[in-house]
Amino acid sequence: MELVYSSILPRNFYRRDTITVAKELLGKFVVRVIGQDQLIGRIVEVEAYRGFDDPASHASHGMTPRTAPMFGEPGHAYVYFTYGNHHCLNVTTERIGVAGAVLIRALEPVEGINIMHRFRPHVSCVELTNGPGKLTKAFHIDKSLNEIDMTKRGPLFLKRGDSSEPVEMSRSVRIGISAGTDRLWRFFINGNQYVSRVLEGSRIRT
DNA sequence: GAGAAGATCTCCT
DNA sequence: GGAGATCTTCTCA
Repeated sequence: MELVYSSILPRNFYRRDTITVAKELLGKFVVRVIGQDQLIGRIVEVEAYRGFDDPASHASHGMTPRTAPMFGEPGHAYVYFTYGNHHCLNVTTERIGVAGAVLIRALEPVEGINIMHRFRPHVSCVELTNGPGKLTKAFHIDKSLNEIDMTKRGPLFLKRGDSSEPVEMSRSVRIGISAGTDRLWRFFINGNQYVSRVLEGSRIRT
């Protein structure tokens, strides 16, 4: 467990350009601690959302009670409820006062898969976390975790991977938005079966 | 206070 | 592939 905590992503990781953070989050690990249990998933798909310059972002109209975390300290969780059914998990980026967040859209289950199945019974392993609403359900993430500091040990945080191997990724337009569709701010790991949807994109190598 | 929209998922055809 | 579920948030009067 100590090794897990020592590799938690620090505040400085998030206090950068949102697009850069989004790309570098691929291959990192989400850790959810529930009592004595630990759920871990590898990030395979993300989307970047910014502020006034991004019409698809909740923060495009400025700060509201809901979007306040996007303008706050980087490295915090921004969890919101949508379509009357689903929660979505974001991590805040940029410096204080500048809106930015990265939506975590899909994970590859690594540890605690049996517990994820408890929260999402009757689905295959691939279906557990291959979508923003699915992964929050499998990881038991809801608004009670909104604004939680993800740079400290707690119920939810992100950590580095064990290897520093380059990740081969692609980019595409973001999914489910009606504005800002000219921006290729969705990033996903090439060929990963846990990516939520396959869209035409361009390949990048880091 | 009312109405509309929404970063989704699942079931049914 | 299409439509319904379901409720929070925001805008406008």
